[in-house]
Amino acid sequence: MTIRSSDPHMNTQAIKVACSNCNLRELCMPVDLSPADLQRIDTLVGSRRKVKRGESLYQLGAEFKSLFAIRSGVFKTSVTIEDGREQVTGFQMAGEIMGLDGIVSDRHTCDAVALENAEVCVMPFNEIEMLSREVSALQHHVHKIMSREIVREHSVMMMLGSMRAEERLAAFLLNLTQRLHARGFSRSELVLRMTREEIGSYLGLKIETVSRTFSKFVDEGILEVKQKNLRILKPDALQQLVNAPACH
Amino acid sequence: MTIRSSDPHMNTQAIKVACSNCNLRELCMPVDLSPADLQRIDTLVGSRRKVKRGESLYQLGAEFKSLFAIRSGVFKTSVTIEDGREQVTGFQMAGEIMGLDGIVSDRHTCDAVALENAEVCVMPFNEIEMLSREVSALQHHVHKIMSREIVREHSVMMMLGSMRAEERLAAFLLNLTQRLHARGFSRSELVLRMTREEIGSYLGLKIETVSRTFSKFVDEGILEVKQKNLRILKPDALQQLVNAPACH
DNA sequence: GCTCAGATTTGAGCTATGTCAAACAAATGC
DNA sequence: GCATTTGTTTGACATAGCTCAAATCTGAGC
Repeated sequence: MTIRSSDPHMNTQAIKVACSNCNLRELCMPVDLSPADLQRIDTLVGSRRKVKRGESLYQLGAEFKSLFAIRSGVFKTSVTIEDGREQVTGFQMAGEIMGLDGIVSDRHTCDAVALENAEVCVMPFNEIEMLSREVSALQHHVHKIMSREIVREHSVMMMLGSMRAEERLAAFLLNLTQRLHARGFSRSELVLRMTREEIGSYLGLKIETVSRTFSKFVDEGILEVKQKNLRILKPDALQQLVNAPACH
Repeated sequence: MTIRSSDPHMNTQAIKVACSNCNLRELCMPVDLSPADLQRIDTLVGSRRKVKRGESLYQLGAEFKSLFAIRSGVFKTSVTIEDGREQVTGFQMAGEIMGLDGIVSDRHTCDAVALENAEVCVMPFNEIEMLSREVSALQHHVHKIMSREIVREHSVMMMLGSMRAEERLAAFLLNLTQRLHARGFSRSELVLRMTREEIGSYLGLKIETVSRTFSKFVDEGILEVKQKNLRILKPDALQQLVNAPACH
């Protein structure tokens, strides 16, 4: 299926769009589909959209029409209050689904910004709903994706509410490497796509605390840090930090 | 439809169960249903279940089979880590839906405990999925409920990550009164069903800080506190605390 | 290569919140 | 009614993380 966007300014592309031959399929789509169902699901992705580093995929208040599956690139999502305080609610990478926040009110309730040049598959939500009335594997998949997001947010609450700075950063790094590893990257080396400030916002810490905690990990030989390039020397030490609390 | 539980030990009851004449319907079910669809939705609630104060509706690791709609009573949900630290992730009241965390892995990933004697409608999830393939209003409603939970959790993250103790408690009290008001209760008087410790866990604060912050609000004439009974004297002052940050 | 803006690190001191301890109050069981 | 347990408040003190400030580093543009 080849689709040409009617509006080139929308940053969509004429490309062969097909989940059936997408190497990220097992990340964002149900796995055991019949060939027939798989073909139907191919029709979900109407177009792709490129988002440049620093640009928004969607913003608070924008009309909600579609979910987005990340093809490439990393995003952050964040909510803001009147006085300008921003809370980063998550970092999303290839294969993950964005936009779920918009379903409840037909408007997006947070901002989604690309941290590097990125590309997403645009999946009109009314078509998702239509098709998932017929393909129960898709229906259940949508439910699972939303449930997974709820569960993920529980663990963020745990981090924010009950962990100390070191534990939060350790949990953050372990989560990142685990997700990167699932995408075929190294378990021990990674490149941060977000700034220290964004990490801090996500973890409920100030940038100076994030920086100091990185330095502490380096001093302890847990981490090598060169700018945004990290090498994890002692993953077990990080794991221990998350499991065991401070010695009281 | 009258249903008799096959197993009396499950704490279910023989009762006339019908959403169509439930006064909480507009809270937990889609609103503009045709009479025919409404009748089909009546079949979703297979039984009701009473949960005594302090008892669990479900626990971490338990098999996920059903969602629960709260008929009466207040629950807390919480997640725990190895060393025993508990993070309360929310307080749920009449008309709200519980159990969404279990969909992704067919196991519950948090604990749900009744804070007072409570009753829930048990809705087998496979029946929800089956019926929402046929009733698109139900389908969309399920999506909205999950999206709403995701958005709610965003605001908890904002509280935990970016607000100070007073702001968190103010936001918590405003949220409670708003939800209680939507259920026909006073906007200014409420009875807390949770302990100070549970409030603290939810807000990422220690019990002493919660207590002191209550005392501060009382000193400032914002609140009257008599045990778990609260009267909000200056709702605007609370609102201002949440909107405007400390002048730090 | 040089300049400039943005990002990061580090130090010094401060403060909001945590910790520990004790008194008190309310609920529960006998 | 009394004893016991559980929950709450308050005080004194400690500290993790914040604030402010300055130095340093990095990458983009020229």
